[in-house]
Amino acid sequence: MSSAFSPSEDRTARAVIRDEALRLFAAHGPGAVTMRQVGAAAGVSAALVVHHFGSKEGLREAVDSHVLATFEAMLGELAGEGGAVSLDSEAAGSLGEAFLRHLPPDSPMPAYLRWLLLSGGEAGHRLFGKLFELSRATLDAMVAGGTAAPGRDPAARAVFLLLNDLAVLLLHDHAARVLGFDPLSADGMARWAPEMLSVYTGGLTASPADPGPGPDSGPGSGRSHAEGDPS
Amino acid sequence: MSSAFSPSEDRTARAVIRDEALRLFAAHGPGAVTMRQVGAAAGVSAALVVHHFGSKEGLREAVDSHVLATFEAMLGELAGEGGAVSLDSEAAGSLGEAFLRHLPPDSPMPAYLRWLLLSGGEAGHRLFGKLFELSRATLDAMVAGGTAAPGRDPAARAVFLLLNDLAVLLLHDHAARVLGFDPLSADGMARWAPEMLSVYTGGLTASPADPGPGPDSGPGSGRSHAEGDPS
DNA sequence: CAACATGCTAAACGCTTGTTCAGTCCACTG
DNA sequence: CAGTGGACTGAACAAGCGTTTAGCATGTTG
Repeated sequence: MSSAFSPSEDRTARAVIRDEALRLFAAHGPGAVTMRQVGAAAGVSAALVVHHFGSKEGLREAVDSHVLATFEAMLGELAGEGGAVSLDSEAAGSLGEAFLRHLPPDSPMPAYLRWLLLSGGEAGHRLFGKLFELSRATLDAMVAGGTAAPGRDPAARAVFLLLNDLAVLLLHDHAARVLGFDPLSADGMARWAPEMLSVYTGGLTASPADPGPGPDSGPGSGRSHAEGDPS
Repeated sequence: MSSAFSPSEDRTARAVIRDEALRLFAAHGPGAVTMRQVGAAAGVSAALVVHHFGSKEGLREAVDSHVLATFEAMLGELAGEGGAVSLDSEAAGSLGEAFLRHLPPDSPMPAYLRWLLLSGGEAGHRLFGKLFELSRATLDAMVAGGTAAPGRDPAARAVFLLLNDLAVLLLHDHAARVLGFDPLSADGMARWAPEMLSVYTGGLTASPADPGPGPDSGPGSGRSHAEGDPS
């Protein structure tokens, strides 16, 4: 079955409620959304929401596990698609770029990440753990490929890269406001990624003209783009 | 002349209420805190909270402007104390380190930053704007001092550095969970800062032993105090 | 056919919320 | 001393919350 995404039109009312709840939760935060609002958005009564999910807490858990499942499936594809590892622009901007590729452009999932990560709940910790594993594996593969060195503390380095990725996700609207473009948008990333990449490859001191004194990324640096995959 | 900090014991009830509200808001989010909880925490009735601040929204605004004033004063000192600029470990870990130096260790201010930045309100935008100015000025000074190069897009580079700083603030508890130490604590930063610094000075490819393959960028890049060797 | 589970709703329940109100205390002022 | 005004409170208010309940269709099963 088509895994997490169900583009069919005759979804069960349960799924409609779950998706509308996700949309509202992502936009205003779970605490600020009422059961009646969820019901109204899904075109059903508030009582039916309770009937299907038991309680508001149950609805939250259902949304959480749905989002978690979607992300874990996506993370699995991410870890697998690059084989050894995607390097350069893919590895560096992995999260933002991955979202753009794997999710519809108006998906509420990235926005819901905020509440998942900042509410201090168990789901957030679990997701962060998964992301850390991915970041750790990516860094290891880059080390093996010669495109990066493990730091004194490889785990700390992996967390550092992960936090930087997540920061763009959490604060991209602030960044867009002062920059004039959104680093998470398709064209905004074209301006953002090179800047980020230049720091990662050569540090802050390297000049733009200088491509970086590093040991020149060996294997297949040319084919960074993953196109030709319509949907 | 300690400006924002008032260590006196006979603070007005209004200030007590404001501070307790800040504490609760930072811990649970403004939306999840009731007027009765604020009153109880301050040792007064809920009605008195309304009497002093008009409404819950008024209380929020009072807390916001108080936090904003504190941060702006702190940012002003920060921009001034380094003169031209603090470099190396200070500039890199500026926000986290600055909080440790300028605020009591159990201050709710850093935690409240989350809600300020993520609620999408005007106060959050204004604070981010101030932080951006500071980051921009710091980067400019580093460029002038030779410790950094402006990127292709200096504004984007400043935002990149700022977001990385803020990420530690927003997600340090997740980081602490997978790392075993909190990057925002005093001793945790001793392990975190060198890792961050090594990426900023030499990029991801530079090895710890290798001080950086950089073009030996002229003026005073050699002197770094703390992270010279094993700690 | 009767019995029953399922999907669903309108109405109501008890509770908490932010806010209001009437009134008490108490330090000042004339 | 009478009077005024600000700090402060307990009780009450309407509104909104999550949840419960009783009941209506509809389709499936014996």
